[in-house]
This record gives sequence, structure tokens and C-alpha cells, in this order.
Amino acid sequence: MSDQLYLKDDQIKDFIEKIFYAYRETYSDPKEILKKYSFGTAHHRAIHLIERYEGLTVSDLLNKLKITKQSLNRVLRDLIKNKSILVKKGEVDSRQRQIFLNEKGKKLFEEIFFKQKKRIYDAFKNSDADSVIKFRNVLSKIINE
Amino acid sequence: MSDQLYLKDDQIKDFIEKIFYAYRETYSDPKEILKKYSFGTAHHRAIHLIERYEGLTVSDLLNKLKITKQSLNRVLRDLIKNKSILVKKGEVDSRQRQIFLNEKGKKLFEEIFFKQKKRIYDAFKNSDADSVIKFRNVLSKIINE
DNA sequence: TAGATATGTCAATATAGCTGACGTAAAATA
DNA sequence: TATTTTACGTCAGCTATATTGACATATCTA
Repeated sequence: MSDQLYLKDDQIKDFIEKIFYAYRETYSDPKEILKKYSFGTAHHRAIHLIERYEGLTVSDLLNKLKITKQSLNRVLRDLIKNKSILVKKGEVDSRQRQIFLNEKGKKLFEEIFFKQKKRIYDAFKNSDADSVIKFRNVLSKIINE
Repeated sequence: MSDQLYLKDDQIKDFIEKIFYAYRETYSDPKEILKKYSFGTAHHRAIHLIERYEGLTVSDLLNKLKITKQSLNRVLRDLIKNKSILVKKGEVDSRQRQIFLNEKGKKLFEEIFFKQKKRIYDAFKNSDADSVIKFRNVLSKIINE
């Protein structure tokens, strides 16, 4: 820390704890909506990434989620059966599959996002722009981005 | 946001994604250590809170973890059997139980914390004091603290 | 053509959560 | 004091999400 912020262990522990709460709260906000569709947080995470990175491949998704392909496959099967996502043969490499949200999936994503957005938005509303930028920068460093 | 930071939905989505990664990475760092003790992340979270709030009651822990007492009980049983924690009758209200780490639990906590600390510390090392403070403030707002 | 890669799938298991029901001890209250 | 409420523990069964290991198929690359 360039200008000497001396952090005691207890403060670091506090951050570790807060990161847990932030994740838990942010991802529990849309649980009732997911339940309506008989989906869980695993489906939520997949839908989120498919929305953000349209046309991503199965291995892209695996790399982001860091779960096994067997775990992911169950989730994708559910989403396909429900007609929330669409899987196409890869354009360049046809061994690959590219994943897209279709109309139903987009609608579901919007419902989920609406809930999650509120929490983040409310926190930012009461923060100045600099805080938000610095929040992002530190968060990025924590995930080595 | 007081000085008008205009945030597009995609930026909010990005924060939601980063919060997921931050949690996942922070809590996967000590997994090999936990495995040595045949413990998982559920045990980790309990140990963390018991260390931070020594002598907290079962219901304090339930309120922080937001899981059912049946789920917590399995975790506490494992920790007691392993002699990592100690449970005493409540001093004021003897219906309550107060939970403490004993020597073995403290040692385990230190091992876990050492791993987690590295990630947080490395992120802060490359940030200025103001960033760290603002990171904490926004994080606190996200969890309504 | 041979081997490597991307994906899908079957089966078994582990972990961490859940609901519901019931029991006991101790505190609070009528 | 008698009754009710609270804090906690536990049994049993279920669900969600992850794992490992093995094997199959299609397609790309050398």
C-alpha cells in the first residue's frame, strides 16, 4: 500500500467475512424467482454468464464457472429442456458448442437481474463515483484480473 | 451517486460477476488445508465466525450463517468431535451455549487464515489506502451494514 | 490415417443445505 | 407456582450441487 495503510489481521478477517456476506446476499436476492422456474443458483450463474458472453462455448463456460463438465451438463440440460437457452454448433470449430439465451432465457435473466441490480444500485446510490471506481479496482485485484 | 457516476446495466452485471469470483477465490484458497482435517467450507465459515466472535451463542452463529440449526449442528458436531471447538453453558442464560475455539481450532484457523490473507493482502498491497477504505465502505453498503 | 480435442453421458459418491417432528432444560410470565 | 416460551439438540428423509472415473462420438490437426 503506497501511502501506508497499516492493516491489522482483524481488519483482513473482516474483509473476508464481508466478501462472504456480499456474495451470499447478492445471490440470494433472486431465489424466489428462480424457484418459480425450478432453478437454483447453479442455473443462475450459468444464465448470467451466457447473457454476458453470448455465444460462448461450453469450455468458456467451464473455465468461468470452474466446475466439472458433468456438473455443468446437468445445468445446461435443464436450461435446454426449459427452452431458456439454445445451443448451436461452433461456427469455426464444429466440435464446439456455442450457447445463447433465447427469448425465454432473456426474460428470466431480466427478472433475476432486476432483483440483483437493486442491491448494487442502492449501495452505489449512497456512494460517490470515486468510491465505486475504487471498489471495482480492488475487487478486480482480489480476483487477479 | 452524489457526483453522477452513470452506471450502465452491463457495468452492474460486471460487479455481480466479480462479487461471485471474489467470494469463490477467497474461499477456495484454503481448501487443501481443510481437506487435511476432513473439513469443508461449511466448517471453515463456522470456524471463522467463532474466531472473530469468541463466546458467541448458537443463535448468534445461526444469524450470521443464515442456515438451519440442523445444518449447523452437523458442522458443530464435527468440530467438537475433532476437538477444534469447545461449547460451554451460557453465563447469563444457561439455555444458551457459548462457543470457543480451543488450541487445535486456533491452530487450524491460523492455517486457513494464512492462505486467505495472502489474496487480500496482495490486492491491498497494490492499492492506496483510500481505495481500501472505499472498498470497505461500498462492501458494507452492499450488505446493508 | 492416427492422435488429440471438445463435448456428452452413465454411475456412484460427497457436501451442504432443507423440512418436519419431537424432546429437554431453563427462563419468562401469567 | 404453574404454564408458556425460548434455546438448543436430534432423528429421519430429501434436494441441490458438486465430485471422480469411465467411456463414447464427432471433429480437428499433424
